[in-house]
Amino acid sequence: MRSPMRKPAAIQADQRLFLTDDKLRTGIELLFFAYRDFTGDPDRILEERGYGRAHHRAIHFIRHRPGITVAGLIGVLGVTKQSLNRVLRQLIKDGLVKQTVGETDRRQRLLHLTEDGMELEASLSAPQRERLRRAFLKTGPEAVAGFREVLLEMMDEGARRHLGGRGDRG
Amino acid sequence: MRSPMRKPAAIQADQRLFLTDDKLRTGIELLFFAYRDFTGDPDRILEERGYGRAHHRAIHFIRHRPGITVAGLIGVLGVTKQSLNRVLRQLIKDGLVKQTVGETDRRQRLLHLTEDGMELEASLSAPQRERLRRAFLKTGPEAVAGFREVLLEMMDEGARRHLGGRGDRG
DNA sequence: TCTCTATGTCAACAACACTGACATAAAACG
DNA sequence: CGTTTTATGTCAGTGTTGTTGACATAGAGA
Repeated sequence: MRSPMRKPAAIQADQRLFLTDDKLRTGIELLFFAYRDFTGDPDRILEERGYGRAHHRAIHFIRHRPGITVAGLIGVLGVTKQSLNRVLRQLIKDGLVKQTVGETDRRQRLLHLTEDGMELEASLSAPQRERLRRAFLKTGPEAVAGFREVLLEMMDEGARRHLGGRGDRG
Repeated sequence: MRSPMRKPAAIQADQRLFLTDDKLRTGIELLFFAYRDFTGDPDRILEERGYGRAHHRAIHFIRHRPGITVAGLIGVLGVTKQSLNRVLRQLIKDGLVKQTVGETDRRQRLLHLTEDGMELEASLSAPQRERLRRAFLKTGPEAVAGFREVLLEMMDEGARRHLGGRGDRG
């Protein structure tokens, strides 16, 4: 907390007060609580249908990357094929996800949501979007820009690619 | 997305472009990837000692709220006592956490980290603080302020209390 | 044809959450 | 003082989600 080196007053004011150990620790807890509550909303809906968070994640990414391959989805989610397969099998059996054979490579299974799948996805993301919308509205565009910048900087190089250039600027 | 009401150009520019469906969806994914990578760092350290993320969370909150009761920790973590107990038992057995009898209420078990516990906590939080520090430094104080504001707004009322007024402002 | 790739599946296991039931010690109440 | 409630601990059972390892099949590519 004490300045380790003497600096001009003007710089001392900026003295990186946003980088103190306390600020960093609070950042850790902010992320924990916000993420916990953020995922809590859809969890309640999923529970009614006997699904878990893994189902939600698969549904989300199939919704927003229609035609993604199984390998692609494994990459985005960062799980093994066995782990994804268990979830995917259920979703296909329940008629929420459908597969089509790849056009250029017929080994590939391209994933899409059925109408029922789209419906569930919408009901899952609705409370999350609403939560975000409220927070964004309350804090304003500048805060939102900062929020996005920091989160983007926090992730690993590879993860940034999964966002496909959408929304990281502007 | 079309303006529901006609407004002067200057206001239309601010026309809540930060609230489009696409921006909200990207927000969801930003949180997913950032949180995933953020928790990935300590996960590797925990694995070596046969611990999981639950151990990390317990250690974190005992470190920063020394003397917290078991019930208090259950409240902060949002888990059941059975779930916490399994983790806590291990940490006590391994000499990372110690309990003292409550002074005013001798039923209570006040939790503290031992020196070994402090050491592990430091090694777990180091990569997370470093990741945050880098992101904060790169994006600057204003972005960080926005990041904090939005996360704080995102959480449930109850969770905000757990931050105990530390760091939500300034 | 031979090999590699994309996918699917089985089995076993671990972490971590849950519910329900029950036990003990201490506080709080009447 | 006796009864009830609270704080904690523990056992047993269950479910979701992740892992590794092994093996199968179909199709792409050399």
